[in-house]
Parts: sequence; C-alpha cells; structure tokens
Amino acid sequence: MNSTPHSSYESSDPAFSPPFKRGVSADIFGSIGLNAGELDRVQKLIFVPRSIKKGQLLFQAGQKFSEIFAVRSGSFRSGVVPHDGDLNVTGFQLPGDMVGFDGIATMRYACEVQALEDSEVSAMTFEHVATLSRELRPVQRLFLQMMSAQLVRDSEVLVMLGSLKAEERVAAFLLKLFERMETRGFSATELVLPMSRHDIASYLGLKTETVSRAFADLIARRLIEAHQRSVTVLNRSALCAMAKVALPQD
Amino acid sequence: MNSTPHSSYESSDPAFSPPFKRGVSADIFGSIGLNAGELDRVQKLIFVPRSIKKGQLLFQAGQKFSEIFAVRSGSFRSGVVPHDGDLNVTGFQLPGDMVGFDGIATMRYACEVQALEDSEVSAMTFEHVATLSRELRPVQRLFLQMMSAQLVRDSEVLVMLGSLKAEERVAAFLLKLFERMETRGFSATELVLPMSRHDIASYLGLKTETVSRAFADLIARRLIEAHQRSVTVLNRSALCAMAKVALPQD
DNA sequence: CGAGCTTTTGAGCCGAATCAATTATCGTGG
DNA sequence: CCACGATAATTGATTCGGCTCAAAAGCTCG
Repeated sequence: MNSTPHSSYESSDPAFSPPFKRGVSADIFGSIGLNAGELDRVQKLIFVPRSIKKGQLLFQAGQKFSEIFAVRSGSFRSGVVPHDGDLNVTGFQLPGDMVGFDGIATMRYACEVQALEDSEVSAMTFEHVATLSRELRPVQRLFLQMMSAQLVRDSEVLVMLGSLKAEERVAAFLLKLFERMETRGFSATELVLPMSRHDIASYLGLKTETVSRAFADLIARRLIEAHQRSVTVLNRSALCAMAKVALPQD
Repeated sequence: MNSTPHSSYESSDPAFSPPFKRGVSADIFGSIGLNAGELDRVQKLIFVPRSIKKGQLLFQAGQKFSEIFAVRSGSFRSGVVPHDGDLNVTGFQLPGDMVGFDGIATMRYACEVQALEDSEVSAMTFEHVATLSRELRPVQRLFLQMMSAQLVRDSEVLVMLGSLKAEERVAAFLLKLFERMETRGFSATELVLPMSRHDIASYLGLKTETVSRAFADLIARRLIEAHQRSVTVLNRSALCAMAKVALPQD
C-alpha cells in the first residue's frame, strides 16, 4: 500500500526535502508572523486532521458549507456533474492547497472534491477561520491570499483554454504541475501523475484520446518521457515555448 | 452622447427600477446589517468615486496592487495580454460587480480591466477594506462572499468551455448575461450588449466569425432576435436547453 | 489468472478556424 | 450635414484539428 507509485508525494527521501513533512497546515501558518501563543491558538481552534481514502468525497456539490480544507498529503480532484453528463474536472489539489472557498458565497459547496489517492487533510470550520481572520491580521492575509491565488489560477486556465491547441494545453498543464511540485520542494524533473488521462482531458476541455495522442507527440519530439503515469521532462524550454509561457527563472 | 445605446444601464426609466441608481457601493453595504455610525465610517473610509472614460484602463497587469473597485455604472472587460498575442478576455463586469481581488495574492494585478463605455466606479484601498473586514463582521462577510462568488463564476465558465460547442457557449453566455442584468433590476428580455462580437469570442474561446454565425443560427431558430448589439430573448427555455442549464425559476 | 479498467492507436467525419470578400456602423472632418 | 475612412459584423468557401467510432494492448486488483 505504501509503496504504490502515488505515494511519491509522501516520500521520505531527504533529497526531496519536502517542506510539508509534518503536516501542511502547520507549515502554512508557521511562517506568517504569529507568536507561539497565537500559533497554539490557531492550532487548537481550527486544525482537525482527517484521513480520506482514495475515491472518497471530501464534499459534494450542493452540500451545506461549513468547512475549509487544507491538503496535507495525497491529492484531490474538484469538479461538477452537470445534470445529464459526467464529471467535469475543474482543478487538482496538491499538498498545501486549500479547497472549499467556493462554498462561502451561497453557504453550499459549488463543486465536489474527491481524493485521487489515500490522503490527509486538515479540516477547519469556516466560522473559526473567519473569527481568527478578524483577530489575527496574518491569518486574514493568508486566507485572502489563498483565495486570490485561486482566482489567478482560474483565470490562467481560462486563457489557456481559450487560446491554446490540444498539444499546447497538455504542455502547459504538465509545466504547471511540475512547477507546483517544485514549489512543494520536489526536484521535479520526474513525477508520477495522480490523475488519469481522462481527468486531464476533462480538465483541459479535450477527449481522452486527444490527450493520449498529445503525450505521444510530446514523447516523439523528445520533450518528455512518459510511461503510464510517470512523466519526465526532457526539454523544459521547448515545453514553455509550446505552452506560450515565459521560462520561469530558477 | 447620452442617448447612445450603451447608456441603457443608466436608464432612468422607473419601469427598470434599478437598485443602484444612487451608487452601487452604498447599496452593497446598505443591507448587510451595519448601523448608521458604522455605515458612515465605511463610506468615509473606503468610498472614492471615480469616473472612467470608455477605453480607459482601470489598472494593468503587473501594476502594483492597492485598490479594489466596485462598478457603479457602465461596464468593464477584464483580460490578459500574452507576450505574443492580443487580449484574452477573462470576464465582464457590470454594476455591482467588484474587480481587483486578483491582486491580493502577489500584490500586483494579474489582469487588466478596461471600460467598455463611460463608467463610474468606487475605489477603495485594500488596506482600508482589510481593516474594516477585521472590525466589522458584515463587511468581512461581504468581501469573502464577493471573492467566493467570483470563484464559482470562474469554475462555471471553465466547465462551459470544456463541455459546450460554439453555439451552446453563446447561448449560455447570453443567458448568464441576462440573468445578471435581471439581478440588477432590469426586466431583461431585451438589452444592448456593451461588448463586441470579438470580445465575446475571446471570452468564449472562439473566433469572431464563429460567434457571428452562432448569433445567426440562434436568430434563424427564433430563440433570439438581434440587430447589432441589441439582443432580445424570444425563447428562454430553449436557450437553457441548448446551454444545458436548468431553467431558473422566477 | 481473468475481469474490468485505462491507455494507446487507427480511420473517417464534423465543427470551428482560416482565408477572403462584402456590408453595416461609427466617428471624424470637410 | 454629409462624405469618408476605419472599425465591426456578416457571409461564403475551404482547410485542418480534434471528436467519434472502433479495436487492441497494458495495468490493476480481486
């Protein structure tokens, strides 16, 4: 169980030096300028760890909103199910990401969030978060930043869907995913995708077959290597060119 | 000048009973449970009215972030300009909408926002908003709700782009626009679009010609009437079916 | 080891982009 | 006020990318 490819996010290899080893949430709040007493208060009030098995829903669309979640380990997929069709994937959540903000507006979650592998989250009631946000400026700032960052990511995806072709979207998707993994402390020339081709296709507004072909083309051009869900980036700058983004300066 | 079609949003026809006649922002805060003293404080601290001429930018991508804006009258278009290409439209803002939340994450605006017609906004510095949010719970709730609603709208668009064909996207776009106008107090079987076909196309991930053809088809099927930018909905339920959304119950 | 899923690969078709040309509208200056 | 150029919108013909349908091969897990 612990040796499945997907457990790579929880790797204990020190070369990866994961910053979230002891629980993402603690780290989220660890460096935003709270003193020991405040930090203790935050932890007591709002951290409720929870284990989520692969395939299990964190919440469903329409369900009454009460909690925000921070991903500690594993990964999740958010999406909505239209009245006729099947799931439309709207995003993927990795350790350090937060989900549930969509529920604030109407006090009901607008999407569903499902674990792609056995995962752990910190659950925090919105009321506690709101209270702490009023009392501790760094906490307020953190949550506003998390929501704002989500807005920016969404609009980036929007632009991507509007302006890139199939293969370019896949390139952009991979780049973004690797970038996010790097932010989380992985060296990230190679990783194991937690999501299926079908999930990727849905997220990118494509069909499974098209995504598969895009992977095949990227491999043929020697921009990546990929066997199943394991992917290695061979030529990042070419991928950036294809995705029409500036090469991030390391 | 005052009789251009675009001035319809500022119509003084009492039949439209626009709720924002005396300034959107005052109304935004008018009914969220503040007493007179608090309301006065809010107004003094954060309301800075500003007139924006057609074509003028409210802010640019990369510009230092300091203000949030509420649209009082007129309309705006948000978008980003990729390094090579031209503007990608990411949204349209109508009276009552707020823009600028994308700047919180990095303290720089992530997009640009341009007036589609002569418009008025209320500018409020983020610092004041943050302070008031800490001190007045209704203010905190309002801003969190505005940001959350934006997240929900974005993910709806994402799903739409991923799952609908060209004509269906145009149907969904028109329905959403009319719905938003109704929320703002317009009877909304007919209205004048503030944006061009090109803007709509960019927003929907299509080309101008395709949008034009979609309009032609919708007209041929008698679902709408449209001459230039003026549009009338003839068969809302058929439009909803085409856009694959449930008919909103009135 | 076999059932069911995921992924890959192929052939043909359809929808939207592209290229191109015309018409309509807006803004401007004569 | 009208004529003009510029921009926006429409319409047609053609091309091409991604979808559809179909089938086979690879994994995963009981």
